[in-house]
Amino acid sequence: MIEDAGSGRDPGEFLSGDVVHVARGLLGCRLITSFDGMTTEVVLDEVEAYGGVDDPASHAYRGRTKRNESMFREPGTLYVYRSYGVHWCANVVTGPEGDPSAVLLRGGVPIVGVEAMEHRRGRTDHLTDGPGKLCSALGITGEHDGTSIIDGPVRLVDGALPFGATIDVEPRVGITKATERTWRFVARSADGSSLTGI
DNA sequence: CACCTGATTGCCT
DNA sequence: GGCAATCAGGTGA
Repeated sequence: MIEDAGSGRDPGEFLSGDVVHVARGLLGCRLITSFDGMTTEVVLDEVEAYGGVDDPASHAYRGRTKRNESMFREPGTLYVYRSYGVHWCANVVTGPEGDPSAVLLRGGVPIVGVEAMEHRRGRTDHLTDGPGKLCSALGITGEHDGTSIIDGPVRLVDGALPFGATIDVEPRVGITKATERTWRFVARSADGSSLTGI
């Protein structure tokens, strides 16, 4: 499956609307953190869409709770939760406000602050290829839950996949409900070329 | 209040 | 490929 990711969009604009559409658009965008004296940045290459009350696999399916509170906020809000009691996972809320939907950020390609990521991860391989690893490498934790990805400590910057890149569409992983929904999107470069365009 | 399960990862065999 | 780690939300008594 081949399609463009678009670019030059207004954050408030491309983060709103159908969560599946937003999820696709997030591929190629850059996720940046700058704190603790370290700046780290990745190009997103794997995401999953999660709906609200109509999506059994979504945290928002059973209504508003203390944990999923930020999922009910405005588009562009960061929703961070603890997974398996051990890891942190980050989502970008796509709203609209009061109508929860979010995109789980599952993986990226490191482009800035690789040394910092290696330090935080305690290893030099598999730095950001998984939702928990991505948060670990970028230093994202529960304290960032509810912050804005437009002007908060964790920022999303619009970007596009390089020409010729493809988007694989697959079922979401690690869930047991609504597994038939192919709401997982993975960006792949044309032929071994860089996904970052760098 | 006790029990179960999970949008995962990393280490062990 | 198997499995432990580790804890909060959700469920049911």
